[in-house]
Amino acid sequence: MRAHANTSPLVLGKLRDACSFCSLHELCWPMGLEAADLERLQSMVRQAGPFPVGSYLFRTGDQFTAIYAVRSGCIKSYSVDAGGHELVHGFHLRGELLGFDAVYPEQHHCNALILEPCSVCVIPYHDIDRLSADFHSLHSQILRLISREFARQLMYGEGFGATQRIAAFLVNICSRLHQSGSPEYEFRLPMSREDIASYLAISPETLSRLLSKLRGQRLIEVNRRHVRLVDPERLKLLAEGLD
Amino acid sequence: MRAHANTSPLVLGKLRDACSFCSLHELCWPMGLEAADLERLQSMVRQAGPFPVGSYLFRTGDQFTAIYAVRSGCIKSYSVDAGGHELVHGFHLRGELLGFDAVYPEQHHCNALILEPCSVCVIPYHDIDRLSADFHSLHSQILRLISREFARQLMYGEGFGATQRIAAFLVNICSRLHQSGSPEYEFRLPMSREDIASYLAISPETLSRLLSKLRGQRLIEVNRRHVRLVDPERLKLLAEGLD
DNA sequence: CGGATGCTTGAAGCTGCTCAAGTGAAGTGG
DNA sequence: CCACTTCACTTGAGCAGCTTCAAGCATCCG
Repeated sequence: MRAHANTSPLVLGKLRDACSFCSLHELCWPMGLEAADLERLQSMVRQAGPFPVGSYLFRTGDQFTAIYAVRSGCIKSYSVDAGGHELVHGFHLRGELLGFDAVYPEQHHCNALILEPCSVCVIPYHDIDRLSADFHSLHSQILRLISREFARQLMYGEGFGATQRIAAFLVNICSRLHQSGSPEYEFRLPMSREDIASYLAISPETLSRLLSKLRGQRLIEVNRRHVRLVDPERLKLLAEGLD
Repeated sequence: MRAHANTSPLVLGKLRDACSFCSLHELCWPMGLEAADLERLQSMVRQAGPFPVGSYLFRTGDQFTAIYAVRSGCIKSYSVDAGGHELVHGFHLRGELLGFDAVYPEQHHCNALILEPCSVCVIPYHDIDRLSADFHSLHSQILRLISREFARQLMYGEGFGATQRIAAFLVNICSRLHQSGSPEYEFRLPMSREDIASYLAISPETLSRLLSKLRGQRLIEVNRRHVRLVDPERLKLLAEGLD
């Protein structure tokens, strides 16, 4: 099932409000942006959705047309390897960006699956290209955004040891959810155990076991998808391999 | 020891020749580049080196000043984790790029260590930024290059199983070395077993053992750093987990 | 209530790690 | 030229962590 992108232009002031939490914010309101540019930029950004759970924002092989920012919900990006196994690249939460995977070549190489009812902002890529022609700091901004996403991706794979990766994941997700309004150390996981396990490159069973172990050590509370970080400090130490 | 960057401008024709094998080639000679732009671009790119083995092109924390293309030799980029362990991010061979790690924030977050005597091309980043102001397709090119590097990085971590990762590494290095003039299936590894092991996230002992096993299976020949892929096809299958 | 789904828990086995010894090539000094 | 050292790599044995296979629970939904 493919979600249909019902886009509609946004009112400027409304957009400014809505985007205060958003990663695109840095792109939308870079310093020194003139009112005229702002208006042109605003005319580029469209809202799309809501998309139902189980639908796709884009799929492997789709042509690259836009960069997206998640306004609400959660999106999983994953690919399927030669053996048919699902490999989860990452999760995109409220305020976060996706779509950069396809800048070169101009084709998405992963699937973006809606995990929770979701609406997004859409920036058509070729509009960016066009607008950048006479407003080139926009391109620099995009470069920085991509670079930062890049750096984020590299954060995992660092930790050896399943416990370390799980701790890092929990701390990471928690702080990202907190940025967009969740309580500081309490949240609802938007994804299944299987998705998390695939993302962390461990088996779902090991994930389950180690979550129980962390609970036994009074570092977290877990009940199905509800999680509370009881001892965030020790958890962070664990995540950095300094336990 | 920090290598001193003795840069010197290049003659245009010479550059064109020298760069035919190089990844910057796509940046230097994008379609539709006018002679005047070409000259300005040419004035940006400088050659630096040779750098001796054991010196650094840049180190963690250095300010981001330029993007580099390897003209000869081999560079290892790595960081050191909280526990003092070396984590190898990648190897940069002749014709390949590095330095993108620092686009945001404008600070290198890894060390670039010379593994084999090495000379590079240097593109000062702020020159790119300046030139892009009136020649914006340059920025698009850079975006594409970064995006491609990004995609390359993600290729690892995919394979579970040490054998799979080793096979993928051998095939990968071999094809990269082949692109810049090595025989198709025979090459000299520019890095130590320890570096490879760190890069693949396995122990040096396991690497050694599994190399021996691959030799036993007549898939490769190994003698110290000299490697020949005896059965590249089966090796590629192994690398993709389809054995 | 019965079935499906998603999560947890248990037991056995394998992969890869650690510690430790052995080998071979290159370099050093007599 | 030949011991002697050194360094990088190889090989071996035992162990730990994670996976797999399999069963047991809880929640959701018909």
